[in-house]
Amino acid sequence: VRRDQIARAVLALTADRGVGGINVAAVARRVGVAPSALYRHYASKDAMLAATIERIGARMLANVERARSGSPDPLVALERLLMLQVDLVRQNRGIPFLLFGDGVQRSPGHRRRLLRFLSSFRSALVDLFAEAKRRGRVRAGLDPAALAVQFIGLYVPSAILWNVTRGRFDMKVQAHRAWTVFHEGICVRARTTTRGRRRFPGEGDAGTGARAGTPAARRRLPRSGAKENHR
Amino acid sequence: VRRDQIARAVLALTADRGVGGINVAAVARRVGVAPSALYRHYASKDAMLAATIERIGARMLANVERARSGSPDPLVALERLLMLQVDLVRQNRGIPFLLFGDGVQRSPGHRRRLLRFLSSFRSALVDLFAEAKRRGRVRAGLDPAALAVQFIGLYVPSAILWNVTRGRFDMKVQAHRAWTVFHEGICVRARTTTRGRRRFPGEGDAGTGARAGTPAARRRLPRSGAKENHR
DNA sequence: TGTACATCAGTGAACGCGCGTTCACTGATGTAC
DNA sequence: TGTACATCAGTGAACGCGCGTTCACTGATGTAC
Repeated sequence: VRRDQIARAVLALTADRGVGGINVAAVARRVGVAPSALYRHYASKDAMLAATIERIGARMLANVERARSGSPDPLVALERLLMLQVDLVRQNRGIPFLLFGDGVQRSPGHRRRLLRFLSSFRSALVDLFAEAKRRGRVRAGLDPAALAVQFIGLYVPSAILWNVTRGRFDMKVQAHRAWTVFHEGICVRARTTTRGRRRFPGEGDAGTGARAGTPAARRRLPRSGAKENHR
Repeated sequence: VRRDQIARAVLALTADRGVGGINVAAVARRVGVAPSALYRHYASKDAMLAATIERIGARMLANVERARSGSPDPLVALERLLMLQVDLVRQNRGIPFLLFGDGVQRSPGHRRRLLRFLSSFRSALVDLFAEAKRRGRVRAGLDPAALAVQFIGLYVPSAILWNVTRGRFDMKVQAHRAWTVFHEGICVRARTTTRGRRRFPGEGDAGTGARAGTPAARRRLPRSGAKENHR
């Protein structure tokens, strides 16, 4: 009951002043009680922080579930999840600081907590990508674990920029565009003819210029369509 | 002279304990002087932090220059930059916390400083992507500004994970794989036949399932090769 | 070459503020009889 | 229905520690004459 209010106050304060700017007096003021009253609900300031982090983690995992139940297609679920995450961060600007800022670094308890959450979040993403791969929606050469980390990269920089600019940055549009590029990068394409590719003027005349073609060469094309979905 | 040592000490401390864990006593201990001696070189603790941030920013911009001078091909330069950034963060684990953690949030001076740096870094990226687009290395429908933000997303999550796991995460491999996918997502492909694309079992049977195909539909194919490079 | 002075990095003690935490106490709300 | 007691959220004063910062002072290294 009160715990909710405290967690929300912590989150709001983090958004305004960062993790370092959180003090019990300010939290108490936001909740509307005396500082000492908070100790009826939490043993220490650290416990309040821990609970807030735990709460955020739970909501992110809930996002995963919600996205997953929205569609059996893992890629659709992932796109949905991306948007849900963006919304979550938009509603609670303090989240990036709380999860990725320090404070996590200081106490080993927080670090363990965050690690536990991150690994379950990541494994959920890995599962989704692995399933997408099994269904032939993702190219065979790509590692689900690497894609999971990259997926997080689709919104984290937006969140940071959004924070630094104090809201003058459109996370939604950015996330949308990032997804489009990412999807294009991972999806199985029908047929690609290497014929017609040609070198460009700037390419190959400097030392490392020759490497320009390698990413394309590195591409591993799955055989035409895709593997069948087995379930 | 001493300023270098102090900045390095601040950075090292940030890596170990986060921004909140930095205190002048610890910095002084690392430098090898009494705490009060630091005030011969900086007016305040905040000034030490500011100088450290400025220093990191300068190194990142230097990375941009180095990558740019390495090859006239903007995409090659970007890949190079990605690896340089990864190296920089690997060498100074504190960077993510210092740039993206709080502390930036607290004093308006830090925020302005970071904003100024971020905007010049971003504009350098935007320039590179814009040039890549002009050269026809990047699909016409993509926004350079959005790609710039997304580019940052190629290594930021790795940096965070690398920090949380205390080094048990291979940033280099991750960055490499992320680049491959990203490159695949942005590059101009020779020719893509929509023929042969077929629906998959899980696709289209749920409510939002129909959206699965849209990202592919959103693709705007430039006419065959690319525009000529004009300079 | 020697003397007097300026400059400056560094020292250590001390100050003082902010802030997390404690503790005795209050007042309201159940609960037993 | 009324009385006695338990429970518990909340209060406000106070404590005490950590830490950033100051200041008078030292000692070494130039510099002028």
